[in-house]
Amino acid sequence: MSSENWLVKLRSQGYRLTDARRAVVETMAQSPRALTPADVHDLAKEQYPALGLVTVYRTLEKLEELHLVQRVHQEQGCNAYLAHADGHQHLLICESCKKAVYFEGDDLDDFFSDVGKKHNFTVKDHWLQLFGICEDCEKEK
Amino acid sequence: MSSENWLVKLRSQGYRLTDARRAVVETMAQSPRALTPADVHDLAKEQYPALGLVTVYRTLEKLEELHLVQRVHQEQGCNAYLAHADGHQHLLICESCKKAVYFEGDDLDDFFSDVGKKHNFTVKDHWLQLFGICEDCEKEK
DNA sequence: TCTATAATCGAAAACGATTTTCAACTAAAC
DNA sequence: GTTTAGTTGAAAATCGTTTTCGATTATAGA
Ligand SMILES: [Mn+2]
Ligand SMILES: [Mn+2]
Ligand SMILES: [Zn+2]
Ligand SMILES: [Zn+2]
Repeated sequence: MSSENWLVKLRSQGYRLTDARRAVVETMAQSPRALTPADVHDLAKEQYPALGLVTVYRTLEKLEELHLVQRVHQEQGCNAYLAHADGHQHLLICESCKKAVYFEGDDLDDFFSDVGKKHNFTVKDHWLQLFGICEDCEKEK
Repeated sequence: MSSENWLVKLRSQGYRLTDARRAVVETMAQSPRALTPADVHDLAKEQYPALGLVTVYRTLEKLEELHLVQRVHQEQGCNAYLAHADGHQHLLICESCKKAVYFEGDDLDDFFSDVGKKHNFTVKDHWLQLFGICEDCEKEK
């Protein structure tokens, strides 16, 4: 669990450590799936019942700035947050339980760059995300 | 310009052809970049000044149902619409002028499927988008 | 061409997610 | 301890989108 490191990083940026923040940080750091602000609020309130939804928004904003979480786009919505991977990685998401796993895709950069050339673009960045069914969810059928 | 075909398709689904709809359809059919509902409203009003924003929302909804347009996700927002490509294609978007170009990526399916296997996922779908700078915008510097 | 009718329209109200304001509270530096 | 700037949650404001509604109109059928 990396939530200790997250708190250290927040602290090192001059942010104070409060119970409200700790609850949000620990919720995000341990979640296997992307969470909306409302999700975070519901989950983190179990640890700190007085938590306000506003504080969830404010904390997620800081965590995103520090690259500790990233926004995840999905068919159902684009306002969910997930613990960030180290470096540049892509997501594989279970359409059933929403569990998210990171993978590398360095092998693709040449292909992307070729596509760019073909259309007279200089490719600077890309978004890649895979959707499927994880082993656990497959079994449940 | 495919806007005639779009109107035929709308008509064939039982929808009526109105000036308001024609303005939205023609705006979308000819745009080289993804447009937000507000963008569409601004542009289409030049052709039909009485156009209401509500009608833009309602028409985009129908066009999406008919797969004539698709929603495009970008850093700045996820509520922009673009003329749909034939079949399954991916987008290459200019970060400067927002011009969007489609490309195929059939070559990638094996890679995606392998990534899935490695993590015990059955991959069902994927989402890929490239960002860069187009030739025209490159020149302007 | 005329009529009947259900689809469509835009204005205004409602809605829901997010952001801002604000006065009370508190973590942390000294 | 005391001080103070950062943080809090409640409430109000904002903003994009959807719903409601009465007026208008495209279109099928006479
Ligand atoms: Mn990559
Ligand atoms: Mn593909
Ligand atoms: Zn799963
Ligand atoms: Zn999105």
